[in-house]
Amino acid sequence: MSEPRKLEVLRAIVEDYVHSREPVGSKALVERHHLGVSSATIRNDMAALEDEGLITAPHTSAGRIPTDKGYRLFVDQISAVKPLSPAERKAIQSLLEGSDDLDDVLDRTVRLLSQLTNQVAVVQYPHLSRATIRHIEFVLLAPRQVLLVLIATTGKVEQRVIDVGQDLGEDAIAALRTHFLSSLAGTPLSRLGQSLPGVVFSVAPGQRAAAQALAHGLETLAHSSREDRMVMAGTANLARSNVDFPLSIGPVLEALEEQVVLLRLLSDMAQDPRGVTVSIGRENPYDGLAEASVVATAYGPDSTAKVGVLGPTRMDYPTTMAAVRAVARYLSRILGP
Amino acid sequence: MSEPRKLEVLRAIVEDYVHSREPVGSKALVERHHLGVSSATIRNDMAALEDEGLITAPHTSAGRIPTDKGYRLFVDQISAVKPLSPAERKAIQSLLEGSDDLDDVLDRTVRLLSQLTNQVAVVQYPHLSRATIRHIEFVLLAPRQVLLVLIATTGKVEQRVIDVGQDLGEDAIAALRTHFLSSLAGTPLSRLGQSLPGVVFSVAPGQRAAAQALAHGLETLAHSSREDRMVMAGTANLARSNVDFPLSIGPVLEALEEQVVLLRLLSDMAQDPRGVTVSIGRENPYDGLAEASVVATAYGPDSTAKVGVLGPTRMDYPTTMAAVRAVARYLSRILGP
DNA sequence: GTTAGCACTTAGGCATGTCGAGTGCTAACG
DNA sequence: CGTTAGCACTCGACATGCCTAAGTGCTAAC
Repeated sequence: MSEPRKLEVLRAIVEDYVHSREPVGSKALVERHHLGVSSATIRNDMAALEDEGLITAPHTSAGRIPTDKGYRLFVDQISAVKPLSPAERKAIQSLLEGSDDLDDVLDRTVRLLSQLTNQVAVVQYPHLSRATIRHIEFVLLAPRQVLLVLIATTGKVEQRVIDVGQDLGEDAIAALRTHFLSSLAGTPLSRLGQSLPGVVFSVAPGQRAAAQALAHGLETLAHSSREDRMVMAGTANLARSNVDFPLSIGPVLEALEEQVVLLRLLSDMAQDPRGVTVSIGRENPYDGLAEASVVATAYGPDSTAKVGVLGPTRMDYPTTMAAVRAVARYLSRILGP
Repeated sequence: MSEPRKLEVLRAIVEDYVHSREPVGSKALVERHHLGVSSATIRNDMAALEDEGLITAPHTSAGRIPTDKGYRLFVDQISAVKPLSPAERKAIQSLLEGSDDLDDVLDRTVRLLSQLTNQVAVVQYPHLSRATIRHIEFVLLAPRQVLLVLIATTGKVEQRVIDVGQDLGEDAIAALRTHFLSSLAGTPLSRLGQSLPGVVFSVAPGQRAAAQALAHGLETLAHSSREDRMVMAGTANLARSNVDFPLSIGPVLEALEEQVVLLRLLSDMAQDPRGVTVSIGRENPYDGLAEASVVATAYGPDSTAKVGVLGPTRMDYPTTMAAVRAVARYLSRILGP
């Protein structure tokens, strides 16, 4: 029994099953792929693969389907990178032209990715760390309520309402605004934390508490910012292939709504800064995604934000990985260095 | 054959069917509801209702289910307003406390509504018309690209990137910013259109074109703003009751992703400024929603934005309508006059 | 190590039969 | 004239039994 052929058999099983959605038997295998041996030999190989836990049989007399472990081996060692079709490249290119708002770019990206892969696409908001402060605005909504607006040089705008803990008048707020702005304009967001204490200290004691609250709010804005937000598209693709989720797509939809789950999942994976990372079936920390796989990668200037695709375990990994990688590169390019 | 009893029979059919999801027959009807007549009489009534197109039989020997027309009559004439439970009122109340960002409020609202109704909830961003301009910021991203930020007194922040059509330096942009800001601060967004031409006219001819582009961008921000955006929650509820969408929830999910469809639908309905409007099954302009109903109403200072719920035709209309109305009132209250 | 052959297992399709729910109709009743 | 009881009829849902096709595992031969 030759080891290379066994891997070839696994590859053939994965490909056929992904294509047909049906358990694949030994006979069909020798017919579709020109392995130079008979079905009996393949049966022996399959028995070995099953012993290793790479494939499994749904019932006694059916073909085999890959297990999570089988997909894992396929993704890690067997699959070849599949180049994108010219049409797909063109679609990605043409998206570059209408570059508008960041929101807009992400929205288009995620729609594109979901169409390319026929699956659910997700993209996380990029971090701001390299940006510097362009403008700060305080807007008094109520005597103690202030709207904080932070504008960065990259074109990102963050906003938040905070309670300053003491009554402030319009004049006081305006003074604070001028003070903060003159002290902080040009500061990189990543250094904001170090600069803020000095700014607060130089405020008149009577407004020190308010300044402290404002500083805290600014820091929250700069750091956590929108990293914890994400955009999603293609949920309808889930339903189209509802054959893939035998029980129901309910748990999957729930996972998608609980964005926290997805965010954690994305953060945990894709630690390899270069490649595309895959999380298969029960490898996912969340039970609702036990029959789903996530293909993701990092993008952006400092490769911290994530973009990815979610679909059934039985997905076309090579194509999906190629699409995710291409879209991530494209995104990194238009977001600039 | 008495007319009032016929309506009573229809009401009973709707209620039972909504409750059990199964076609309801004449015998079960007389048992569950204490109508003072025999099942044979009910059969006669049901035959009449069927002739009028208010109910229909899935097959020869099954009970009847309401048609779209039947639901319509039920909603318009028969159903009584169902008060919310104390627990529900309390849930709505407790949401009022953590009022933060507008984004935050809408997000919470829509989650709450989807939980109250066990269906998909949707809320449109409110208009800004009564707000006045608090601050304007221009940020130079590239020689010709400018990020426009508009901050309104209500705490809303709008942003957009535009192409000014000519190269501008930092100084020029700063001058334009000061000019626009001093001319426009305090202007109601609704009057922005009238004020802008004067502002543009008083700009030096060399920068007139750029000023024109900026003015146009501002007007777009103020007017269209985010009215065309919406927040959604509870899509997982669709899958849970996938019995309700016999074919597949695919078309429904597609409709939800095509937010344009939903926005138009919401705009077309809910013209009655006081009540809750219902669009049932095939009354919906979009085919994918042929088996869905939408319950919506207007909210906000000028009652232009919409909030609503989408679910299967077979939904508990009285309860859903009560929840939508309550949430809309609550939303209007915290968004203030 | 590979192959052919064979007994064995099982899902799925199909025909059949039965049961129960529900209807429509007719005739009788107040 | 509206209401009721009774009855024949229809049809879906379900269970049963049977058969076939697909596929496996094993053994013995090459």
